[in-house]
Amino acid sequence: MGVTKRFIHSDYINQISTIAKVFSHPARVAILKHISEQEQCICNDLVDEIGLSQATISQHLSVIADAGLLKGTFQGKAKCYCINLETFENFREILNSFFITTKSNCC
Amino acid sequence: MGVTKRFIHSDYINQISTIAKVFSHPARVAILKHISEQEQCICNDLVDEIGLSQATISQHLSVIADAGLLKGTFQGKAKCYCINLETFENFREILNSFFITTKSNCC
DNA sequence: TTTTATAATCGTAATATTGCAATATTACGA
DNA sequence: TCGTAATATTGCAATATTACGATTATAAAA
Repeated sequence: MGVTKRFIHSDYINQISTIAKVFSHPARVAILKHISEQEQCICNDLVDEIGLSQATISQHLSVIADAGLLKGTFQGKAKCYCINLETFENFREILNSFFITTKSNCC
Repeated sequence: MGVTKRFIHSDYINQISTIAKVFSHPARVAILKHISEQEQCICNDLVDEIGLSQATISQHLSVIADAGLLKGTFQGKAKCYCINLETFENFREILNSFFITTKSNCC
């Protein structure tokens, strides 16, 4: 057990949960918020700002990146992580439409 | 380790992640979708419809309910779970405003 | 080339989550 | 009250997630 049974659900249902999962950890929300507020951002900034180890921040960043939410421009030693606004906006619309189409018919 | 360090984040950040967590499992998304499509809904319907055991469905339901997303009208043995639209709409607005206020300044 | 700074990866420990069988509880009807 | 149907809870096994120290990889600077 302990394995989420994704195969019993539709692609749409799985997509919603996959998107939500990215935002289900406060560190990842904080990382996105911080990146969005900076002109540019390297991982070390995040370590100081958020208060988790470099390894942990890096792990969370890769989760966010794997979801397609980051564009990384390598600038020498440092790295400029930027939010992929196309994907981000896409996620917003998908979640928002899920909320809007979910109504209550009883009570 | 293994414990999410919530205390290092702001209430706002934690709120976003807490809301997202409810939707981060496909079974919970499926439950909400199914409830929204029915005139009324008892747990047994969900077991047949979703394909998880009664115990598992009941657990997911309590996660959704704990978040404030359900209004349960007990009708004798059976139970009519309904979506709490006030909370649901509130969650939609909170998430949507998070997305809207998160911009990209570089790249 | 060596050093230095930065970020990714590895390995591991701890906790959380998922799922289900078994059992308990609840509420109704006979 | 007894039996039954519906849902909740408990206990447990398996897997996932979180976090971090240590190590590695990479690229600029000395």
